[in-house]
Amino acid sequence: MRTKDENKIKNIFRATLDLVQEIGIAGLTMADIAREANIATGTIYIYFKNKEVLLNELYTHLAKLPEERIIKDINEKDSVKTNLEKIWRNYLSHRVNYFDESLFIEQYYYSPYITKEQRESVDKIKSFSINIMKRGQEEKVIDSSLDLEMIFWAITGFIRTLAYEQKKGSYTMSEEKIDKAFQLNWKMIV
Amino acid sequence: MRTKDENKIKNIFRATLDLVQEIGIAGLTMADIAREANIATGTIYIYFKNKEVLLNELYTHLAKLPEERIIKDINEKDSVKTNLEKIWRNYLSHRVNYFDESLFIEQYYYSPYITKEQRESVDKIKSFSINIMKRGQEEKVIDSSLDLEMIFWAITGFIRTLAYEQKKGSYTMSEEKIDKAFQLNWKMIV
Amino acid sequence: MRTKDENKIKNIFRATLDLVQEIGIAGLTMADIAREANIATGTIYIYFKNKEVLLNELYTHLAKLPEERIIKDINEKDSVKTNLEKIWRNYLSHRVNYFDESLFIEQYYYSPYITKEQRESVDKIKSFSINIMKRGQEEKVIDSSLDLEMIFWAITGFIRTLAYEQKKGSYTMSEEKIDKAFQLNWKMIV
Amino acid sequence: MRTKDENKIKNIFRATLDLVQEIGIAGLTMADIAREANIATGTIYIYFKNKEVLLNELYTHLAKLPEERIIKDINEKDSVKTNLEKIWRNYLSHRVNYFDESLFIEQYYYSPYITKEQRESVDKIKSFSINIMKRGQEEKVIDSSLDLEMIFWAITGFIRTLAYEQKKGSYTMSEEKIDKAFQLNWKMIV
DNA sequence: TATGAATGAGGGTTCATTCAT
DNA sequence: CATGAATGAACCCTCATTCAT
Repeated sequence: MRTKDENKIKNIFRATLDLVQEIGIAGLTMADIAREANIATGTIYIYFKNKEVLLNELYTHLAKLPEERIIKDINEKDSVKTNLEKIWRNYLSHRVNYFDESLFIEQYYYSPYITKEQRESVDKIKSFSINIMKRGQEEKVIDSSLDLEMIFWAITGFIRTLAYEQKKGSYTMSEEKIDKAFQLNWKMIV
Repeated sequence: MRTKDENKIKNIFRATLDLVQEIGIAGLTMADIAREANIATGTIYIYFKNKEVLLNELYTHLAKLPEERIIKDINEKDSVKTNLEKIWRNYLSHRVNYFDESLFIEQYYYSPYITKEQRESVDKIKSFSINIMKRGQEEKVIDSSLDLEMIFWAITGFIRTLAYEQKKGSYTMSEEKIDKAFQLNWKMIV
Repeated sequence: MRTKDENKIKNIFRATLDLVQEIGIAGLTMADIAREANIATGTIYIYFKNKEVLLNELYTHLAKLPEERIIKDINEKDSVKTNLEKIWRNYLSHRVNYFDESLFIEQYYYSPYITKEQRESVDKIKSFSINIMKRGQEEKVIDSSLDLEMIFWAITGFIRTLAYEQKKGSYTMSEEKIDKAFQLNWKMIV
Repeated sequence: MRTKDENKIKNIFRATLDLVQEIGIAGLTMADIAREANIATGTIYIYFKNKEVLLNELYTHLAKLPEERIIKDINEKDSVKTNLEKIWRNYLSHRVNYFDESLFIEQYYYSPYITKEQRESVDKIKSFSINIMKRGQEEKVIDSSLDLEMIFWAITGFIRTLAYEQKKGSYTMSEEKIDKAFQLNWKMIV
């Protein structure tokens, strides 16, 4: 007997992400996914009850990943600026390197597939980042009059856009520019 | 009757936007649009050759609108800061008040319906805004070492996110907060 | 606009009955039904939500018909024997002339499509027939020691089998044989 | 191992009969049969070339059984009435105790699986029964004017219906009622 | 022009059958 | 021989589009 291959799930997820980037959730067909994953259509249904469940599970799977990638290599003993820059760069890397994932999540959010529970999930990255900035306010390195939630949107909105424009080809990044971009955000909050 | 026709087209466009916000482009059907617009399915085909053309034309139509709304009431004689704040507030208003339009445009961009030409269209708002900031650099009110394109993404990314989070219900704006938000961006560039 | 044609429902029902007789409920496909009814597959779905509903409604429709056909032309003033013979012959005619309907009903009863309610429906023909025989018992023309429910099954079981064997071609009926057959049942109960 | 194989085939047959009673031939899947028989789907294909062959062989197998059961314990030297009653009761037992088999045979007869040969098979029970009744006519205990084939249908139709209604739960049998039922048929033919 | 019933291609899904283990 | 994952043809059903009214 052939053993159930858990790699197939990864494979199906990868195929789905690739296709959503090309044609969007609107154009997605199970046959396409199967072809892209080099398996038969029916095989998908061994691993996922139906299309909706496949997309649900991909969403749930993807929702967990950014957390791991962004809150990575953070050392509590480092300075607030060091920590924030780390998070900043991690977030940018995540948005650039896993652009297809972000795209899927955004498309999924306004699709008929999303469930009520998924719409209400909260963001742990946000609270983590805000806590670091709070420490910065206590240590008087960050302006204590700032609305940190607003700052969080300012920073992530900026990063998202940078990643998006770079992906579109309308803006090209470099190590120097990345540095400049972070300094811009830092200047904004000190 | 010319007027009647134009109303019907607007009606179809409005119905389409409403539905995309609810169920996404992926879930959109011609029958749904017709029902939402209170007309028969066949009637849509009197005004649009097919679904693709309907979405294409809606996109093209929507792409023109932000320009008018954002570069509005700008007086060249006013100060750079005044002009920038005007644009800033216009852009926020646009993203908040016409959220459904923005959503459609974003979904459409990664859908099977977009045409090659539409993907390559340029943004006049961007060059207009950058020109004002350039004047600011000449007048020494804006830091001349800044990459203005980057600044543009920082600002628009921020505004987009603010509008998005407010629409999602996860962040609530007020006149005071709007003011603070603009000051934040201004602080970043002086 | 084409008007919704209620004849189409009859047409679809007829096509379904024809096919069930040929290949059984097991072999039935919506495409087959459409072809047999000379319409497009999709058209069936204008009149019936899905295959299950189509079969449900056909069953419910058919369940009503025998009643009308069998309890027909019965005059209360006629003798018990006359009435019973009338019913007897009506039932035989029904089973022979509408063999496809009976077949469908029997196949449907043991199919995955039947609903709980349909399984529990009662038979008005039975009570009607038994009442006539009860009158016969009161009038002393029918043996009053008989279990009339049992008699009902004896008679209908016989008729069903006659119709079935004739349809199969293994037994040929004639007016004379029909007469003999009824006399057989009458002899049994006097 | 011969024994093991035979058990598996019986097991598959039993599973099939059980399922047909529940959901009909229409709802029958190979996976269901395998699950009900506690074996793997693939295993069925070791014993049967395909689904059609499985059902064919089950039908052929079942077609042989009633004969053995019904023409059982018949002693040629016994009286015609004794023999007929024996057959009568055997047939009823068979229809009641092996209801699932009868049901399968009836469903199979109008299914896409039946072969031409199977449709044309003849019934040995019929000729056997008629021969006994013929002897009855010669011995003047059975009315010699009767069409014995018709009598055969009258009797078997009755018995089938009794078994069917009892199985459905709409009629309950007892030893007394069985006795009465046979007397009814006997009265009909003397 | 406006309607919505009718169409049928194409998508989602099932399931008989195969095959690697 | 036994298993059940993998396959893909064929089914049910949807929906963009057409067309009779």
